[in-house]
Amino acid sequence: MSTIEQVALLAKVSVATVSRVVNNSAYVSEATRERVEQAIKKLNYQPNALGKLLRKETTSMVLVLLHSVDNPFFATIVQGIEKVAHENDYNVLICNTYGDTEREQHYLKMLRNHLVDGVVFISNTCTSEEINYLNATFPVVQVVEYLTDIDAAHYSIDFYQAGKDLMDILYKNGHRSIGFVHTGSTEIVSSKEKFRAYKDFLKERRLPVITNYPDECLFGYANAKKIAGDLLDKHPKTTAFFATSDLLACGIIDELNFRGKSVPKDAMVVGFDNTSYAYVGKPNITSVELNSFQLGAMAMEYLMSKIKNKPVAHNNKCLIPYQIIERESTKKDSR
Amino acid sequence: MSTIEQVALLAKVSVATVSRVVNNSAYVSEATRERVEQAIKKLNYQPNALGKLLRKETTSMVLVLLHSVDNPFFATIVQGIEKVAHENDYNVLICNTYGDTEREQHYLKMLRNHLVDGVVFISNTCTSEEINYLNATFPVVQVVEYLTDIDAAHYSIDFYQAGKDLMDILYKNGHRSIGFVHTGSTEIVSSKEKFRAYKDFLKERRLPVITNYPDECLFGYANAKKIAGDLLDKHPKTTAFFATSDLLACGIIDELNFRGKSVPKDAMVVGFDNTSYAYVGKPNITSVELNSFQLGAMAMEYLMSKIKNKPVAHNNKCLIPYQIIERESTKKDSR
DNA sequence: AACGGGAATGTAATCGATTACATTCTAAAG
DNA sequence: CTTTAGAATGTAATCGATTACATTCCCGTT
Repeated sequence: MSTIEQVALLAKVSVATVSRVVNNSAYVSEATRERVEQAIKKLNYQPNALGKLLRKETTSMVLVLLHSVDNPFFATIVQGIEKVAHENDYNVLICNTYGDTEREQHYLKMLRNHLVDGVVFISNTCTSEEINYLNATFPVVQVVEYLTDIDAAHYSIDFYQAGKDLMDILYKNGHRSIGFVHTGSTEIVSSKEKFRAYKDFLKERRLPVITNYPDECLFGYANAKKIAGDLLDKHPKTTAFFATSDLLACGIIDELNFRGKSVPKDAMVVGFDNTSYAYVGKPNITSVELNSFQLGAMAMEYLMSKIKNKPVAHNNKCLIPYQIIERESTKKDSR
Repeated sequence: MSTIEQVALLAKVSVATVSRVVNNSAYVSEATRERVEQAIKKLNYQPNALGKLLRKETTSMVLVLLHSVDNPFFATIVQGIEKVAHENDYNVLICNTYGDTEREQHYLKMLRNHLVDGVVFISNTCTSEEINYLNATFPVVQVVEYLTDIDAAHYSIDFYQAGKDLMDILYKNGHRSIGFVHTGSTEIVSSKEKFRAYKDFLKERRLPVITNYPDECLFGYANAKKIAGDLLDKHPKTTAFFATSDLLACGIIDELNFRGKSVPKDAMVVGFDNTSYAYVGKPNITSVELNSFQLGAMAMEYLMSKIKNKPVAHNNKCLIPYQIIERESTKKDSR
């Protein structure tokens, strides 16, 4: 690769002039500009960003850290982030952490080493201390999942209330034996709050808790199926399930069908996140729309303010409204 | 943020010594090391990666460019890429291009500007010229989607043969009116090859072509539903559908059910990519497993060889075996 | 005592850009 | 014919690290 010096040499000008041509930053005569551009083309010169970034203090890049892109739910959040980022001429780099602290630290090094201007945590694995500490030095924001009792900003929804709303739907449809199925980390706020809502709702009505939570930390569809099976073995009268995601709800429905039970006639199921699984699954699944595009956009707006040292437009600990989307899986008269 | 110089000043040593302590690269007495480490802690010093990278010629980072992370199919490829990358202490940055050339160019700048050591294209929008040109200067590889007749390496499967295999399943089940449903770009090789297989298969048997391809470029489930409806309106006798992805297959089944037709009894449907949609959809969908984890891993192995200037282990234009996964959507005796 | 070698540390060049400041040149104004 | 403003270009410092090379110091050998 050629450098600015080689271009300068070929064009018989100083490096300063080449820089001026490249950045269009000051007076350059037409003739010289021509000559420099020729040289650039001839040498196929591409400015080394590192040299530039070392002088400038910003990189026009932000990092998005999430568990894994295999969850389409994250894609919508990312789109919201990207919308605002692109409006500000920022690039978005997405990294999978797989809930692995070490891996996350690896990527956070990019922040600490000034390779990116800020970080959006969609699901973080750091300690409160760590994130407080990062937040004190760098632009940082949490979206959807967040740690409470820390200084860092977050944008999310009231998972507790949404959980209660879902329980209410099942309850009003006459269900009294309601299972709770969860796979994945129990450390995250969404999971904790959903479970708390589930337990509180049952406690208020003196109904039994039927769940695997928080004993196991497994992932995905097949495990949801298995867990639903286990719960049904232990509590055969269970007629409704609260799944913490739409994909899990699909797994539960599969297991119910396998046991000759039809949804919603014999049992009802609710999911969460309103992903494509909610309408791909048959029957369609009642779910919660988080408005994740908006959440991503708001979080990025906050981050941009932080990066540009401008006052922040909205409250930096913000829970926005959600919507319950009722579908076939909780409709009495359906089918 | 503090710099190496400030640390040196506080520890009363030269910057060279600080660098030696940080990198553990040469003799440093215990006492000095202690002092420097104290200073580092006190100032909360974090080395600026830019300074370092400017000297070194590598960044230990690669870029993965894909259409959008909303397709869970890509997640598996990325996992394969990450496995090999992490083995080599490389970080993986994922970027959405949304099929937008301008956006892609934005990210490719990172390659040209030496901010990353290489690029994996999962779906590229550049011209053959452009990619040839990049390939001549930088480590570059294509996986799953690729441009033919260029120098750049690719790792994929034989979409044409897989398409014929799927058609064969539908044909052997007695279907003679087979529709082809596609949404998204018709420019990509997978889409072209699947369609070519479809047409050739029908031509060989003098059967009618029933498709929207390549008139419309729409995306996703809802459009698949609509297109299936249109095709059924025009060709009511259509009894089988070749969908270019599992999600589309789900949409088609939805439309068929809506019209009172049951799958596989009244009509059969096949999908592609063997994503979670294939088993979340009811009935489960016959699909093609690309072994995308392996494809990702192989592509990354190639890229690492290129980056490290080592001989490449396997052929750099490689189509690996795929598997047809037959499920309920093409089983005659099912249900 | 003189010497040699390795440990410990420092000095300064270097990576590839940007940019403040200096300098030269040109043309219009007085 | 000077003066002068501003256009055009160059010189060199700078960003924050790494590292080749130089230097100093200490200790064991001869």
